[in-house]
Amino acid sequence: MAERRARTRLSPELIIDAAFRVSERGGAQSLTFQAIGAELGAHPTALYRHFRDRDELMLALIDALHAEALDGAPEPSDDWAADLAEMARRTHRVFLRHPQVAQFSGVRTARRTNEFRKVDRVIGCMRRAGFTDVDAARYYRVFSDFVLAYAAQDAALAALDPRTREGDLTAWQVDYRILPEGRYPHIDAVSGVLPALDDPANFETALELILDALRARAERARP
Amino acid sequence: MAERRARTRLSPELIIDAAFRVSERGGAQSLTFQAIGAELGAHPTALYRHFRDRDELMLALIDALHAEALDGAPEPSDDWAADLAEMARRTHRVFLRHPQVAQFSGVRTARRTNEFRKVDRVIGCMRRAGFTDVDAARYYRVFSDFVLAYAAQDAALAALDPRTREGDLTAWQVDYRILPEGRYPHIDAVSGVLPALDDPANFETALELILDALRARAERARP
DNA sequence: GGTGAATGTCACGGGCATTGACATGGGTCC
DNA sequence: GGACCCATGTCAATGCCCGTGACATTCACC
Repeated sequence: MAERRARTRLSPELIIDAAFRVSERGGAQSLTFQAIGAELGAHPTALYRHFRDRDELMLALIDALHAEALDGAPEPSDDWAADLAEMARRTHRVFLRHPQVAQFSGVRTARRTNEFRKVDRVIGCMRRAGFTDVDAARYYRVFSDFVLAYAAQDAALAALDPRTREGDLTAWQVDYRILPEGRYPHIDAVSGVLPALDDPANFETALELILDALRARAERARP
Repeated sequence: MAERRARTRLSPELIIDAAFRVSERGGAQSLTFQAIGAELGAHPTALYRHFRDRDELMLALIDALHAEALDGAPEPSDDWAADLAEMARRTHRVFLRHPQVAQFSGVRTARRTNEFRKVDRVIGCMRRAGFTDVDAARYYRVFSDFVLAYAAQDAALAALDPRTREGDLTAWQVDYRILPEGRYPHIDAVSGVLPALDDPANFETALELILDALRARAERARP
């Protein structure tokens, strides 16, 4: 079959690349074996020769996100909090760049090398902050899960199909302003200045809050 | 048809109850029209008479979660931070009680009465803290989204099908302890004391950090 | 008792993940 | 060079799912 010969051979890397291409182009739920197969000019089931099932492919894609976030990250500095902020912002940015994949990455432990690298760096920051190992471990877990959860949520919002997304976003701009008079006094008071759901400043503010608190605790932890 | 007459009539409430029953019983992805229909002894497509599509049903279920979280909540006290903590813990608890539904609730704006009630209360706390309306609106959004994101992530973990979940949880207890010697020094140092992914203390710690930071900012905001 | 709207049922179309049987082609060993 | 094997790709089929449109039944109201 000439067609087959012309095509380059499939490989996990090619498949992952194709998956990202599909995910960027595609609306909600576009990340199917059919679509990835079509992108490669291959039969959908051919992918099963390289990934046992959908879950394994997703874990590989998630690890690729971690890799992209780490890629080109500056070396650890002497400001542990700034380093944490840098890692967090990179993660958030990468997640928004690949929302279709990122929306699922909050919960899953990829168990792959790039995840290990990231975990190691964050724990390193916490130890440099002067926390005991027990506290460093706890704060690593809380900080990372916070970043993952918040970033995955932003990604999920970005990954909604446009119609639904529009509805949710305008709900905050419209529905909330025409509520029954007086029933929700606090909403009334601030409805004009509510930040949009997808305002990037939200993540930034949350990050600052967490880092403020960690800095305060780190000071208390030191002599 | 005797069967039909014997059955009570369907209604949105009955369907929602059945959906929660199914979701509690069921493994991952169990929340299908087929399953809910079977639970009610009705044809799956009968549900379409009461909910336009799956999305509308999900929004109703999500709003039911908000209602359950509000249900029996104590009246606002004079300690705004404690009130926020109370709301957050209630949300987290309810989400873990209904993980199959809650895992999707992070992103979606339900746009229904119980959501409005919750929003109003949180904004009220922020205003009592002494923030300007602009700050109150911003901190409301950040605080609520943080709680939703973190709680939804915990729920998503709880909602994973048991096999996958087991794999992810033990990864942290096993895989992370047998990494190549010396490559990840910080992981090595704390691997013995890493909190489990599903340790409820994680959420508590994250909540304390955010509230610490908000209290500090509220003090600065006042005369 | 008659009528129209609301509700339930049915058959079906179109997607999807995954499996198992089969084909093919490149590399290996004699 | 030839026989053989294994990795890879293809195909057909299974089983689940959401959602639609045509049809039947019930109920409230007149």
